[in-house]
Amino acid sequence: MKKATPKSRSVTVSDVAREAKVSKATAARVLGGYGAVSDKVHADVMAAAKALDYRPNELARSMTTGKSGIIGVVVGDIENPFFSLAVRGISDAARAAGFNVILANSGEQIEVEKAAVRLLIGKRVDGLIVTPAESRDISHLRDIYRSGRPLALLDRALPDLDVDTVTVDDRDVAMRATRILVEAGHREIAYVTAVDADGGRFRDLTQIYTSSVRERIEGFLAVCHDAGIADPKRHVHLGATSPEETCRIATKLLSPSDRPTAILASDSLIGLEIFKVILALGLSVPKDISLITFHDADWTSVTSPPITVVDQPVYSLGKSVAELLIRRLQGDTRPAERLVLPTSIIERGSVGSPPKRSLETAG
Amino acid sequence: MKKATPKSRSVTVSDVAREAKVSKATAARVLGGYGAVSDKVHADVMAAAKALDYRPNELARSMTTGKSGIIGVVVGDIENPFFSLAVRGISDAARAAGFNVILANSGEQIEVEKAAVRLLIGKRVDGLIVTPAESRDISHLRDIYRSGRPLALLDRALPDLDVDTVTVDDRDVAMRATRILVEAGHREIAYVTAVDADGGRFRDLTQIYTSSVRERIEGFLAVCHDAGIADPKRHVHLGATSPEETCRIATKLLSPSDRPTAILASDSLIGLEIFKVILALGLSVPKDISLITFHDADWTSVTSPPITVVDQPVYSLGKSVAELLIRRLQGDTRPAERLVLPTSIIERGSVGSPPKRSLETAG
DNA sequence: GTGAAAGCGCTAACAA
DNA sequence: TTGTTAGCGCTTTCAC
Repeated sequence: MKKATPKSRSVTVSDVAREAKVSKATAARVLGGYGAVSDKVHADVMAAAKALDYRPNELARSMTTGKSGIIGVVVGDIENPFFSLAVRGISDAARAAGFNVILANSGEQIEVEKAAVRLLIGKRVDGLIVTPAESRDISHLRDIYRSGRPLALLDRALPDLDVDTVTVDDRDVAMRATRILVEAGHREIAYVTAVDADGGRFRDLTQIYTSSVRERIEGFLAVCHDAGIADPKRHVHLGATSPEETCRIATKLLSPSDRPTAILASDSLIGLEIFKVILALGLSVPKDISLITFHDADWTSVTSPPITVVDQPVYSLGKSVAELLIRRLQGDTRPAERLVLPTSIIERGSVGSPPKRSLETAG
Repeated sequence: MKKATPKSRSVTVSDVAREAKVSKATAARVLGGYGAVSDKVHADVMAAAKALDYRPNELARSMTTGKSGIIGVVVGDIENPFFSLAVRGISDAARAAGFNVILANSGEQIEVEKAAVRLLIGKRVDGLIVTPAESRDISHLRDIYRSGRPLALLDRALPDLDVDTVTVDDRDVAMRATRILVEAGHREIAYVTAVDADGGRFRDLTQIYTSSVRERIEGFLAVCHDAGIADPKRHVHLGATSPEETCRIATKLLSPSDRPTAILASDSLIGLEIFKVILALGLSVPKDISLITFHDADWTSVTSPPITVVDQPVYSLGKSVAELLIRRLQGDTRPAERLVLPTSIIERGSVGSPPKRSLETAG
C-alpha cells in the first residue's frame, strides 16, 4: 500500500488511467461518476485510484463544469449570535442539498463586503447569500446578477434589487415592542442601534440605509407618535457599532440628567452592553429603567430579572434563504420571492412601570 | 459604458487582449500583475479591461499557479463563542497577510471533519487549520501532510502529529480552578464536559480523545486527589454535547440526593445551561452551589452573581495559529512549533463556601 | 518588451 | 461501452 506521493505532484486522472490500463476519458468517467462503464473497468479504475490514493482536483473540475458546488455567504458579523445562528440555518439547508458553504465577514463595512463579493465571484461560487450593509451602494450586488449567478438577500431587503429575499416583520414587531413599553406607562423611550450616520445624530429615516433597522425605527416612531410623545426622534441613538461605542452611548444615556425610563436595543450585543452599564451604574431593572432587546440571545434568560426580547426566527431565516437560493440553482425561474417571517415577543421581567421620579419631574 | 455581459460567457484575458490589440500573454501580464510591460501597453490593457468589465477567474488562476490564497479552517462548532472569537483571530491574521479564509463546521463529528478536510484539499487551499475532534482517527490529517500542504492545529494537540500547534495550558489552569474550589472548602466537585464516551460514564483518561479536555480532567483529578478527595472520578460527567443533554445531566446532578457543592463546566455553553438549571431549581449561587466555567463568555458577567471563569486568550489562539501557518506558506522550514499560551482565572462572585447541609451529611 | 505555444486536471463532444 | 480530441482561463517557458 501507501505508494503515496510524498510531496510531489498530486496524482491525476491520467495517472489512474495509466495504472488501470484504460483511456483517460474512461478513468474520468468512473472517477467523476458520469457516463457509462462496464463493471470490470469500473472495478479496475477504482482499484487503481485507491492504490495511487487519487484525490480529485475540485478546481479543475469546477473550471470545466462551471459549477463549484459552493454557496458564498457574506454576513455582517459572524461573532454576532444572530448571524452565527442564521449561518447554521444556511449550512444545514446547503448540506441537505449537497452544497458547501464559504463564509466571509464584512464587518458591516461596505468596502469589505464588495471585496468579499468580488472574491467569491472570482472563486466561481454557484450562488451568493448576502446581508447587505447598505442600500446606497449596491453596484457589486448588481454585478452578481449580471454575472449570471443567483443572489439572495438575508435579513435586509433592497427595494431596488428584485431578488429572492427573506426578512422578518421588523416594522411590525418594533411597533409591538414599543407598545408594550408605552402601555406600561413609558413616555421617555430610547432606541439604540448599531447603524451609524452623521456622527450618531438621528434626523430622519432617509439617513438609514439598512432596511431592517429603518423599519424598526419607523415602527418605533409611529407608536411613539400615536401615543402623543413629543419629538420621539430625539430618542433615537445611532452608532453603537462596538462594545466600546455602545458603552459610551449608554453611559451618556443613563446619566441622571436626562435619563429615559425605557430602552429598546436593536440587537443583543447592544442590549448586553446597555445592561452592563445599567449594572455598573447601580440601577435596577425594571424599577429604575425598563429594557427590551432584539434577539433572544443566551444571556437574556439568565439575568435578574430576565430580559423581555423580540424573538426572531433566526435559524429559519437562514434556512429559508438558502432554500430559495438552492431552488434557483436547480433551475427555478419563478419571479423573485420576498418572504417575510413572523416574529414574536417573549415577555420576561425587564419591563415595568416608569419610576416615580420621572413622573415628578415630568409634572 | 456598461457593455457588460448580460448573462453570457464572462470576459476573459483573450477578450481584453483583443480589445487592447495586444497578445493574450501581454494582457495576462498586466492583468495578473507580473512580468514587465511598457507603460503605454499597460494603460491600454487596463482601459480595455475596464471597458469590458473584466473579472479574473480565480479558479483558472489558482489551477495554473497551484496556489489559491485561501486558508481552510475546520472548527468544531462556529456557534460556540469560543470558536467564533478564535476564527476572528485567524481571519485578522490572514487578511493582514493577504490570505482569505474559508470556514467549515465539523459539529465535532469526525466524519464531517474528514469530509470537510477532503473538500478543502480538493479546493486546493494553501493550508489548513483544524480543531481535531478526535486523536484516534487522524488519517485525514496525515493526508493533508502528505498532500504537501501545511497544517496547523488549534486548541487541541495531537501527540502523534508533529505540526505547528497552539494550545493553552489546560492542565495547569484546570488545577488552579479546582484549587480555588478546594480552598473554599469544597470536597464534592463535579466536572462536566461535552466530550462523550461510553454513554457518559467516565472510567479513565484513556477514554478521552480530545487533548484539551483530557488535560483539564487530568488537572482536575490531580488536585482532587491531592486534597484527599476519595474517588474523584465519579464526579466527572461526560456527554454534555447539546443544550438538551446538558440540561438532562445538570438536572440529575443537581437533584437533592447526591448534589455536589461545586461544579466546573468545561465550556461556556455548558456553564450557561447548568446555570439555567440552577435557576430553575430555585437554587442560589454561591450559597447552595459554587460554579466555575471555562471561557469568559458574554453572559458570565451579567448574572447575579457574576460567574468566576477561566479566561483563555481565545483571540490570540486564533491569531497565533494563523501566523504560524502563514509562516509555513511563506516557506519557513523550521521544525514544528508547539505554542502553549497562558490563561488566567477571573474571580467573580460564583464561588463560596459549601452549604452547611453538606457538612452535616458529610460528618 | 512582446508574442506564440504549451499545459494545469478535468469534462464533454464526437467517433469508433 | 470505450477512446480521441478539444477546450475551460489562466500562467509560463522560450523565442523574437
